[in-house]
Amino acid sequence: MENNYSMLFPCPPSSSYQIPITSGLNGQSSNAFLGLKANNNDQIISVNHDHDEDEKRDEGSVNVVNDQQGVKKKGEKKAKKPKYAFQTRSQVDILDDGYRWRKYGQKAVKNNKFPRSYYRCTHQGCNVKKQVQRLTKDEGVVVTTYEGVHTHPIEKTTDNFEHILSQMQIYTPF
DNA sequence: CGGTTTTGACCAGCGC
DNA sequence: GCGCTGGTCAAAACCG
Repeated sequence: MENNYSMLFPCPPSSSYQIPITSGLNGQSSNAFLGLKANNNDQIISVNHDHDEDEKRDEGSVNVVNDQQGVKKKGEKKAKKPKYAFQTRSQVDILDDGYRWRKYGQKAVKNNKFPRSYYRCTHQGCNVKKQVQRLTKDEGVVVTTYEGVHTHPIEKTTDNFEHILSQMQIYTPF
């Protein structure tokens, strides 16, 4: 039970997504990170595994003048991609998970005074998207929804990741 | 200067 | 069909 966090970020099993949180978190052991889950600060609120094949949206090029974007397979019924949503109690809504994200949109959702941000993984061929949203009821809770699976290994060191983790521990009341 | 964010417009799905 | 809502585009602004 070293890295239960890997289940939160869908990734190919071959990429051996391991977050070696050894130390650095103010001298605490690696179990300090797992305390986040144990304290029920992070929880997967909805995971819908759609058996439908998530077709590649062919968004490799950025200058694509897509005439029809949502209409791709008329015979199919709206092929939904698997989404992995979980919420985190944190003051920072940019939870850096090691991948590089580019923001491509922001919309205000109803029943929520906080806008929702849309991010896309900046990697050629990797169409992973995520959206972060903050609850209007409890602004300390950030809901992050991942969509898709990364087809490439992690791009950054875990230094920054640990940094964010330490921030999360600072702001968590536990 | 190149990559990223911002922000309004555009589009599709859905309910009425 | 119309309006609302959510998701994306894309051009300009921003930033290192």
